[in-house]
Amino acid sequence: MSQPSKLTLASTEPCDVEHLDPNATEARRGRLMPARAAEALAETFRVLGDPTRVRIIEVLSAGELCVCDLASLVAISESAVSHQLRLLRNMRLVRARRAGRQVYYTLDDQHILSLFQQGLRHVTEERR
Amino acid sequence: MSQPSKLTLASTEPCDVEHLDPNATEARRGRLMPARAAEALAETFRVLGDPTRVRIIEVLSAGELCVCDLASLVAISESAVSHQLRLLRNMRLVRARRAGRQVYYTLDDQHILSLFQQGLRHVTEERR
DNA sequence: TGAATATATGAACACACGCTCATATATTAC
DNA sequence: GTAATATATGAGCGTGTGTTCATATATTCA
Repeated sequence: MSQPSKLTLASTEPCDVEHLDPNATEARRGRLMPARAAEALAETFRVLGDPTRVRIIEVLSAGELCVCDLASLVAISESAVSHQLRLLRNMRLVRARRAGRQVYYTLDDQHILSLFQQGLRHVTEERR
Repeated sequence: MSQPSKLTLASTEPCDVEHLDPNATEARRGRLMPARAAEALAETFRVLGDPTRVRIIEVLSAGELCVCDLASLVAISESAVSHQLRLLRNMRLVRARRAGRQVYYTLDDQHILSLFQQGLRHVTEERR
């Protein structure tokens, strides 16, 4: 334990195991999706990975709502909803429309909605 | 601002706005999915909402791999992969099979894989 | 103008999360 | 048994996140 001869960091070499097909892992390495794609994919799921945002998307899937009604339906403070709406706005998942004192929000990404619904199917139908 | 007459907490009442249809929000309230469903849905997405786990699921989608090769392909330490694999194991997304010194992991939830692929489609095809 | 209402936002806090490091367990070979 | 290898896991650390609270902005009404 004198010098750090063995890196703990991720090595780019596979282990010493005799693989059934020694080139299998190397073959897969070439087919990896770009790092940006993996990060974008993770970010997409991360936005959906919070109960409050799940609720917001759920209630908005039936049509636009003002912040106040959103807060009421999601059962959370208006400030908290507003913060989450800003996040969803920056992610281009919702769109805002001002009408007098109210601001109405709508879903701005139907593709996300289909992801949402498929996830919902997974959760409700499938109980192992 | 003397006494806290107005709760900052989420009220269960909608705002004072005259809605086009005053019963619209109340009607939606009755159609909300159960709280457990919303939480399970968010948790499902949360598991997918991390680049490392996205990578793990990606490489496992081509077939089983031992921890060492997983670490190599995902380009992360074996300890970090092992921690993530435990999480994925607890979530029933992957399954472990021991073979001598190695432990081979496989995807244990094809439904998650379809979610993964649909998300991937969203990220790669759709560039607004 | 000023008051009231609806929403937005910055700061702060508590908590969760992903990693590293050290160490433990399991299996094989000697 | 010991040594070596492969994986698992607990502790700790830095960072990110969702909320609350206070305050700011925007709009309407008198």
